[in-house]
Amino acid sequence: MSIYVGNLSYDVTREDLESVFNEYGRVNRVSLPMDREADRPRGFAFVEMAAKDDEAKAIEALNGAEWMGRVMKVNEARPRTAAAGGSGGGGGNYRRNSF
DNA sequence: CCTGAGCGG
Repeated sequence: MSIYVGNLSYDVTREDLESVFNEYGRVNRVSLPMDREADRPRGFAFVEMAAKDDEAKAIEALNGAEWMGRVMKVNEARPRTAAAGGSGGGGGNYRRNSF
């Protein structure tokens, strides 16, 4: 289970995310992908926590919260491995929460 | 490669 964190500031690091998400539970891993062409952060990250219950709390608490001067969007992340024979379909629209 | 899309190796 992983969490998608979007609309982040380019100044944020995985240490910052780890620190913030650690307040809601133990952070398993923090991933901060960057643009392959520009070698710069895309403004989103992925956080994996030990307990999915804590992930839900973190999502509820941090989604739509203002952080680093940006309103970050936290949501349940898609499975990165969407290859054939994997999750089997499920390529639906994960975008929820219209606020 | 210096920026604003939302989902990575």
